[in-house]
Amino acid sequence: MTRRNDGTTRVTIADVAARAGVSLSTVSRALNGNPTVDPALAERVKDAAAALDYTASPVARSLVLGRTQTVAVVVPDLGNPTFQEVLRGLSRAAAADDYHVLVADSAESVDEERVLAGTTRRRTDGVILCAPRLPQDELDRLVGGLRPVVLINRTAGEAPSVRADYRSALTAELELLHELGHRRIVYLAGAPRSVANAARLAAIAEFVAEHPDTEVAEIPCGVDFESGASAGAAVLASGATAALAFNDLVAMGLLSAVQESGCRIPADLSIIGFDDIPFARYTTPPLTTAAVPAAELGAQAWARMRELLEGAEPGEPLTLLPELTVRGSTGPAA
Amino acid sequence: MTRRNDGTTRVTIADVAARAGVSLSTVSRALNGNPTVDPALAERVKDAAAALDYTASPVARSLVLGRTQTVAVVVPDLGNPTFQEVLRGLSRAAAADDYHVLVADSAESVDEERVLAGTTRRRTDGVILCAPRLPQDELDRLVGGLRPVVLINRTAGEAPSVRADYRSALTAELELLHELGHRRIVYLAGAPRSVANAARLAAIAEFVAEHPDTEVAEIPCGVDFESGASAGAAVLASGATAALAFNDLVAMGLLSAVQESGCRIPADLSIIGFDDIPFARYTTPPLTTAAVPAAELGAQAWARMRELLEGAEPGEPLTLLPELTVRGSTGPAA
DNA sequence: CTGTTAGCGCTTTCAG
DNA sequence: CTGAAAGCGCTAACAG
Repeated sequence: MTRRNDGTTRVTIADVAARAGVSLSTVSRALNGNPTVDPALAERVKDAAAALDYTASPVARSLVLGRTQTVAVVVPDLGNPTFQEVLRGLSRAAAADDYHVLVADSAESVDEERVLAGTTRRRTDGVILCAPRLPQDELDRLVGGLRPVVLINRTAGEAPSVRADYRSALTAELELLHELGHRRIVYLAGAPRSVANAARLAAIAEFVAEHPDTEVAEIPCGVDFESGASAGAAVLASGATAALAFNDLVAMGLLSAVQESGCRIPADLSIIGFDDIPFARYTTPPLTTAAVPAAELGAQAWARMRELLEGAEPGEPLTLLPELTVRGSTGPAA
Repeated sequence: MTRRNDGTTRVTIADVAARAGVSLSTVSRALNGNPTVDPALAERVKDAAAALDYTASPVARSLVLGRTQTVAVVVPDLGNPTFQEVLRGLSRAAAADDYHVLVADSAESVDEERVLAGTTRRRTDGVILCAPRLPQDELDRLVGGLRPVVLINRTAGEAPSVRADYRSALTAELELLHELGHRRIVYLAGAPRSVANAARLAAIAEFVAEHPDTEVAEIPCGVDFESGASAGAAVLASGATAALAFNDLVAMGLLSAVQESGCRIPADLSIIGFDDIPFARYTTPPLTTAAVPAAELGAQAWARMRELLEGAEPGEPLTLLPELTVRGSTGPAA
């Protein structure tokens, strides 16, 4: 074992070389499976390494090889079920390819999204960016300096992106409500400046244009339980027969709040969510929603990143269509 | 910009030195705030660095400094709300101290727990280990080679640990049920060999010994929704007036299943969970549970790790007491 | 106060 | 097929 000046003692490639009676380069070659080394010698080296419980320092390798075998994932909120699923799918897919994942939570802050993307990129081989708040022009600028980068639910420049088609999915939800006879609908809006909210508003605008008999009123809300619960009174006062929530969290908050006021779901009010988070099927009644394949989104994001890492051309943006999942929280209009 | 043989072009400390007309060491010193450098010179260096948009390579620094400014977190399942919260609390706490977090999901596998702990440790400065499945003797052995390491919900050797007192919390839950008049209770058990399940069984055994009038039957179950839902029939058939679920997921699955069978909660059956995951308060009726401060657990785990990193002595194991949170899913026995 | 030099631990030409 | 030597980008003695 090599003793170092700080007193620490660590097994290095030199120790293996000494024990096997070969040079450093031979150890390196043998351990990396380089076929130019004599099989018998290679065996001897591997034995020595095993005996010393040696593994090459990832940091030293990273420096010389120029790659860290690690990718960064920047998400807006680790507390949000959707990003948790994305992270989970991504993490498992990357692990299957022997890559590690550095996570960073930007705490819903635009500044953090920008800064973290840069700082995490420097210590990894690429960054998978989930930055819903960052203005488009900033994103465009940022992406250039970050390559390789994969975007989730956004597009910018040449960067590969994987996204869920929020707009089409929302249209499907609106059509479901319309078929059920709902003509007065309220939409509980998310963060005003977010891309996700814009997509939903676009779908609504289009739908209303095509269905003049239907009115969709917007209620400013938020993205979490509390926001949904707080909007309960406004929803009941609106006289609408159906409420379309920005996401499942909002829908569940609303569900909980209006039921406490004696409102029956779906008899008095239909509620529809978005995302199909794991809990959506366990509410009472179970929540109708659009199933965003978040884990799959994460896995696909990794697949894209791996392509980039292997030097492939950035593929076409991948779009997954959330699947309308009808459960008990929606029914015919009163 | 330094051109390298692979065609890449990257700004190095040499470029900054050249532009500022000083040596590499001066750049290093100036940029690291070393006070032995002339203020005017330091300014010049910083300007040069800014002009070139230079930041020192974290990998190179890691190699020479012997620290990566990164810690690893190994969790059994990124899909489990409790670990998600732990990760979130940890991630934010570490970020506040300018540390990065490498996550690894062991996919509930003992082998993975063991392997990941080692591989992630090598590329970080320490590991925070959440390994509920690993047998104690293996954990003891592992921890020695991993230092610095912080354990979550386990103890081993000298390693600092932060844990929730599952046992006391479960006792509190049992007492609540007893006060409500419940004498026939079923316990939906978690993974048989897990530490968490053992703690609950210990609390139950103790409680039963002290309350001979009360019977607590164990039903093998699991740790997720589906398990809880599947156990519904068995719970109803047991004739118990209250069900104690291994965790909130199980409780929610059960809640959902028995309600579909027409069972009224809490009139016909009281249900009590464990963890107080974010959704627990939004079920119908809201779930009585013990609030495990998971995010706080994560933050405290980081605090311990930071102490170790700063060379402090490992402190006493920290134990947080989950708080009994009474909501609508419990009521007087029928 | 600043520059020169020697590594951190490893991989990879380049010679033999 | 193997070894010596250079160097990844940076910091930290060690001299001046």
